[in-house]
Amino acid sequence: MNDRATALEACDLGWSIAMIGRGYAAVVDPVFADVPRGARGYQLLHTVIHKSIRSQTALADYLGVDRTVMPYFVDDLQAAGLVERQDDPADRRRRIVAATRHGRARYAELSERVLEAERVFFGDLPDGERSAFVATLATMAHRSRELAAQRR
Amino acid sequence: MNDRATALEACDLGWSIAMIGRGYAAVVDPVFADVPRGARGYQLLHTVIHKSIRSQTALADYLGVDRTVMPYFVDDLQAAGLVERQDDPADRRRRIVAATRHGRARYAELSERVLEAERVFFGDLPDGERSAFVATLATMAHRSRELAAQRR
DNA sequence: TATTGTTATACTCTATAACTATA
DNA sequence: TATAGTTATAGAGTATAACAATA
Repeated sequence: MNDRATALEACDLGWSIAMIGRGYAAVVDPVFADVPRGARGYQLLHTVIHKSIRSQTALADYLGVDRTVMPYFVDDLQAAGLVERQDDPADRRRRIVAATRHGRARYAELSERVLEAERVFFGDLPDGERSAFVATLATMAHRSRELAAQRR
Repeated sequence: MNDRATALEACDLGWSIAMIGRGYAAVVDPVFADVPRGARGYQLLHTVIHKSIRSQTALADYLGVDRTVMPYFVDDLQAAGLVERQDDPADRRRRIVAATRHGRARYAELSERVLEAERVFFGDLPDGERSAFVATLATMAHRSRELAAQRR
């Protein structure tokens, strides 16, 4: 079947977005088989390592989940030794979520396997098209986070 | 904040895909407030109108849900008068799901409001970038459906 | 024996409500 | 009074298992 022909025919954007979510999960979930909370657990680990988002409420906001689910996430990652809760001296209500040394090492392994899985995900999509897609996707993701936040 | 700068920084593809799912839902869900099963119900209506996918098993496969949930979907859309089950004379096990006249009229209204919502979703993204993104998205969606199907 | 549709049940993920402690 | 974290409970969405009818 011709890809471009189907691209023109498939005007249901919602279906397309749902499908890439499923397809991405299909290639990447095996990588997260042993990661607590799977893909979301990995995203949390990625976030505390790469972003300056540390409190549980801020992490919930960034990951797009309710703040009441964060304790469960952090509990499970902490039990696996991937992150730890640190007291914030500036505000004793706050817990700073930080990756442990083991968490960073595990993240390094996982992120390489994620890259491999993403190559499978994109398949033979031309490099230029892939990089353009990923760039727009990132722009739209940040925009989407704002759109979703407005709903509350 | 500069969009392009954040695009380079955000290398967590899984997070981006999850976010656009949430952002798209945020703009489009109000349109589906009165549609049984919401966005998925609309996708089902879209499919039986635009594709030659009629049996419940084939619809489940296309929409990426287990076939055991289809009876609930079809029941609800049928109760709302949007679709009807027709007997397939060629195979009496099969039920052909077809949009009713009312279903087609409702779909026409809804699809216009969906297009409006999608304009909000894309915001000020340049037309060329948007059309390139949607084209690649459709290609990747079809590819993703195959990837997800391979998992079974 | 395999497939379509169906139903009941169970599981996963997430949100709601209510609480404690700090600010 | 408001906010960060926590806990228990409930809900939405989906899958698993088992069955009847038909191929």
